[in-house]
Amino acid sequence: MAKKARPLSEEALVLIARRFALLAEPMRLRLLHALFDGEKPVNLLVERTGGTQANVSRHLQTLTEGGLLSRRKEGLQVFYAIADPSIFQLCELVCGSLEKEHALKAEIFAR
Amino acid sequence: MAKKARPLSEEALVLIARRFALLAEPMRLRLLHALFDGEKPVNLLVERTGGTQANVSRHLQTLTEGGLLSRRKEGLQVFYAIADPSIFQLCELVCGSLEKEHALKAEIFAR
DNA sequence: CAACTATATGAGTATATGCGCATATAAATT
DNA sequence: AATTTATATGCGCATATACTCATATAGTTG
Repeated sequence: MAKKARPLSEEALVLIARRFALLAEPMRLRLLHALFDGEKPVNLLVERTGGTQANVSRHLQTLTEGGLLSRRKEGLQVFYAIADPSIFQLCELVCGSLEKEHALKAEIFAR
Repeated sequence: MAKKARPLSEEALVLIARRFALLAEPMRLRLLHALFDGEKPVNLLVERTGGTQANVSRHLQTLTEGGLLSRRKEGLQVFYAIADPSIFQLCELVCGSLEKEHALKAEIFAR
């Protein structure tokens, strides 16, 4: 179980923290989730997530600057898509871990 | 590449966001990193991370309440250890993704 | 019990950030 | 050029949280 901890510079830690911070907002997770099956324009994302246009736009910008999304302009619309496929595995890992944790708690209460 | 997006409840999203938020602080990442090779007492973690005792204690509490660490008391000392092994894979994924991204940027500037 | 050590916590402050409102910008259509 | 549509952004407010300092708590040792 024990791993060799490769040394991590302070800058690397900050970058890693930033990446995690991107994923630490429910609205951004909703947006990523909505993009799981392919690129979509902003107006559709607004509709799907139920957020305001301004807020959705801001979060999309945040995710794009953070390297998680790509941006493609086509006429009046802007299409966003997931640029970093590691997101899929990341979310699966966390979901799996939380499910296990939750199942464990449920079991405790069940007896 | 496209995945079926299983529906995610609002509560699940909040839980996932909370989990990511735990990892969104450099000091907490430093603590987790210091615990990669096994459990350690608080005083050692204070020394290793260079943080104040109060701050380290607070972050350890946060990580423990979030289900990432376990706590064991032995005399005056309290030993913390990583309770959720998915952390290892999580960090590897993010590090790998960031390395790729960084390498790509470096390449662009290199030509 | 008193003194000491390791850890936790209450209070206060500073900073970051998410949100809404209004407005700006950009591109298409007439 | 004027209007309309889609998206982005400046600004202000409210809230969350990381940090420090001081102190409390728990356990050990004399």
